[in-house]
Amino acid sequence: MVSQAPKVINPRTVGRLIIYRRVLEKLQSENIERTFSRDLAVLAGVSASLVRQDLMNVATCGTPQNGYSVVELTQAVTKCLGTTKKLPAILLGAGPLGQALLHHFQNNQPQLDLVSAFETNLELVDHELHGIPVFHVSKLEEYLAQTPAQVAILALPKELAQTITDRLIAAGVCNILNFTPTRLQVPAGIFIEYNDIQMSLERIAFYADEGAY
Amino acid sequence: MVSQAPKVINPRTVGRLIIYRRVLEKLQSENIERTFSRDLAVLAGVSASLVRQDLMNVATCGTPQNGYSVVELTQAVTKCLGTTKKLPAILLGAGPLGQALLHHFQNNQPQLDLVSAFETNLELVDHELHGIPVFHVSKLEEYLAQTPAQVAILALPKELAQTITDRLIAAGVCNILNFTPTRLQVPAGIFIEYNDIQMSLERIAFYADEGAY
DNA sequence: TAGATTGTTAATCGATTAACAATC
DNA sequence: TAGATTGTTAATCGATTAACAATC
Repeated sequence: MVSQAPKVINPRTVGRLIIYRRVLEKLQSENIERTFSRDLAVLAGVSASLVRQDLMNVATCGTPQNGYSVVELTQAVTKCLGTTKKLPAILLGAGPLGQALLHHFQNNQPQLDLVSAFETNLELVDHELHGIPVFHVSKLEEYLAQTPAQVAILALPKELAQTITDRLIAAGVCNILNFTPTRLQVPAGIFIEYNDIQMSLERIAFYADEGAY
Repeated sequence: MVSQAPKVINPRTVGRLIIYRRVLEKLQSENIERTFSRDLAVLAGVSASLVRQDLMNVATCGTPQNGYSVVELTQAVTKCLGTTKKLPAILLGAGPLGQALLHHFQNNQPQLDLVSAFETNLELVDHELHGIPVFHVSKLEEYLAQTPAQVAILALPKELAQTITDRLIAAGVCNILNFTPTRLQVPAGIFIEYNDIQMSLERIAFYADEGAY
C-alpha cells in the first residue's frame, strides 16, 4: 500500500499554475496583499472553480472569507512547480530563432541553465553567442559524454529534427522542447514539449479566414 | 430550419488537420500514393480512430480496403483548412523574436501575408527588414485606417501587450497571435491564439525536474 | 453573528476510444 | 469471395463546472 500518491500533475494544470504564478507576481508588484479565486480566474482567463480545482495540487493556504495571501500563494505555487535548481539545457540550432531564444534567456529567468549551442553553420561555430559557446553538431556526443544535459531545445531546420532527436536520446537526453513542425518518433520515457510556431500561424489564419470567432 | 450546419471545427481538430497535411505532404514527397488511417496515426502521434474522427470534418475520400489517395486527401484537407487567399497580417515588435518570425515568413508559406512591422526602437523604424517596412508604433492607427489587417502578431515586451491589444481592437483587428506571456483581456468576438514560449520553457523544466516522464 | 469564500465532492460536458455495419 | 478498412455511432474517459458543507 503506497501511502503517498505520486501526484503527477497533468500538463494543462501545470500550464495554468504557471499562469497563476505570473498573475500573482503582477499583483505583488502592485502591492496587493490578498486575492480571491474569482480575481485570479478573471486575470488568468479561466473559471473560479477551475482555479480552486488547480490549487488543490498546491499546499493550499486560503481561508474562507479572506481568500489568499498573495505572497504565501506565490510561494506555494512556486514550491509546487519546483524551481529550486536550474537544469542544464542545450540549444540545437543557432539561426534566427535560436538566437531569439538565447536573447530570451538573457532577459528572463527560465528554470533552465542554457550551457551551450550546436550549429552546422561554420560562421557561428566555435564562437560565443550571448555568452554561450557554439559547437559544431558533430561534437554533440562528445560533449554530452562530458557534461550531461537534462533538456534539449530544438530550433533547427525541420529536416534535421528527427535525426538529431535520435542522437540526443542515444546520448541520454530525456526531455526535448521542439520548436520545429516535425512530429518526433520517440521511445516511451522521453518527454516532448511541442511549441509549433508554424502551427500557430496556420491556425490563426484558419480562424481569421473563417471569421468563426 | 438551417439545413447546412455551420460546422465550426474546434482548435484541437484544426491543429491535427494541420499535422495530417504535413504528414501527407511528406508522403507525397516520397512518392507514396496511398495511405491508411493507421499510418497517418503513427506519423502524427495519435490513434487511428481519432484520425478517422477528424477526417469526418473533411470531404472524405477514403475507400475501405484501399485507404486514401495521398494526393486526394491532401487536397481535401487543404480545402477544409481553406488556404485560398493569404490574409494581410502585421507584426508588432521587431526585436530578436520578431526578426526570427520575419525570417520564418521568408522561408515558409504561412497562409498570411505579412505586410508591415511596428517598433519603438528608432534604429529600426523607417527601415526595411526582410523586405517588410518597419513603422513607429505611434503610426499604428493611421496605418490600419488605410490598410486593414486581419491578423496581428505580438512579439513585443510583455508590458506593452495589453495596451497594444486594446489599440489593435479599437482599430478593427479581430485576430491576434500572442507570443508574449501576457494573458490578454479582450471583449467577445476577438480570437486569440497563444504561443507562449516562456511557458514552454517553464513546463519542460517542470517535467524534466520531476522526471515524471 | 451573518455573509462570503474556501476546499472538495458530485454532476456535466466534451473529447477520445471502441465497436461495428457497410463495402471495396 | 474473404479480409481489411472506412465512416459513423455508441461507450468511455478525462477535464471542467456546479454545488455545498465547512469555516473564518
